[in-house]
Amino acid sequence: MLNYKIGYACSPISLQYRTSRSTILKNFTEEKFNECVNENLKDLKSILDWNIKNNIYFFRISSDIIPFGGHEVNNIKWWDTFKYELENIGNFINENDIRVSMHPGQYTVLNSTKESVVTKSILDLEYHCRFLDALKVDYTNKITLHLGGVYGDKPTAVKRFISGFNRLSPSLKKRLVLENDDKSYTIKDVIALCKILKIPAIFDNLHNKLNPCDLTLDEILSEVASTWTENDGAIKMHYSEQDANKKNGSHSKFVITKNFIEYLGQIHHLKVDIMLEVKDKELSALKCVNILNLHPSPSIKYSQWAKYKYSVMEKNYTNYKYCSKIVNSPNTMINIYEAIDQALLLPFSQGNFINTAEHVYGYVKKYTTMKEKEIFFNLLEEPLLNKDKIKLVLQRLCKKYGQNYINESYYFIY
DNA sequence: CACCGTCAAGTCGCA
DNA sequence: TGCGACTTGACGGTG
Repeated sequence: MLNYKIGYACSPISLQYRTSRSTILKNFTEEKFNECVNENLKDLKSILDWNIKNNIYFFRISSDIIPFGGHEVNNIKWWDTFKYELENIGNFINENDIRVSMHPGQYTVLNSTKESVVTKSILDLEYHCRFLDALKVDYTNKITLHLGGVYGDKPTAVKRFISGFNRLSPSLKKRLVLENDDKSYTIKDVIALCKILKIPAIFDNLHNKLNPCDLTLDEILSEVASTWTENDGAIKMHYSEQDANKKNGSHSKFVITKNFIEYLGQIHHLKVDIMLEVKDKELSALKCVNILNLHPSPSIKYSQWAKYKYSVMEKNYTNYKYCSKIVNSPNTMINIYEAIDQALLLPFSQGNFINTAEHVYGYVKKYTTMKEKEIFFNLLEEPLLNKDKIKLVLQRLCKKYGQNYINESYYFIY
């Protein structure tokens, strides 16, 4: 089971680190820019640090790490200014066998019919490449891109992509990988083009569900695998699930254990690194790492349950009691996560919400002022209407009065 | 300090 | 032809 590195994208939700400090274009100055980059890089290092302490060895670096990195207003040689910091981070990545990636957004379109768009897209792609090059990380560290638009004529659009690709630097050509998208280009389209360009294909399971092709999953997997060479490193895939309450394509809040295990069963014969695309970022990454760990230390069960317990209690007290029981019996981490998932997916329950809010309030009760108490209990009169506000108030109180057991739990996240 | 409009950017569907 | 949706967090101006 050590086949897999599990990763998440860009912005952890439970850590105070941010790598996307920026300005609006009209306020762009060298001084402000350097300040942002300096802080962003510091936080990137802190994130990677946290990741390896939690057995997470795969991470997508945000395109925002360098503000206006590929923009024409930016003529600052940041790779010189921050040479030391960048190499320091790169060393850390290399020494710890971390894999990183980057993923330019929907506005980077290499196959546009407009030359100005293509030019800007190349600048943006070269920026991403320059960043990874500046870290001095090898060519297993990739830049993921979608094919772009169709413009009513897919074959011609694909040909334009090839022309665009031929204009890229040698280093970028070695880093670029193509991913199927949810609307236009299926994994079959991507594989066909990847074979022509001799670059790897990234398979995204949710995009494939929304934008399917006539290949079976086994055919897809073997074709995708064939696009990855020794120099590219392990196959990379994107894993996400549909948020059942939102419209097609919306990523779920968290990885559902049962679904993830089913997915693992389908790809078990391949060596794959999995980039999770879910809202709860590093928390699901940690969850998947624990799911894959056949010999977890016993303390993991307790520490994970401690984080989730109030979120479970808030949904259903019976589920809470059940989880508490199985944590203390010879159940696996997977059994526990499945029980937690089941609870988290339940709808809002007024009685359970109030009980849990009062339970958590108990932690700060003896410190709160009269006014704080009044605000809390007033809001609690209308739980459904005020649920977000109530938790915000509790979060502030727990922070103010140093209730770290609650602060470090996921109660304010799920 | 809370709130909210706007943001650098491209395609596509629809009126 | 032009506009909203898509999707995203955060900047920065307002009250």
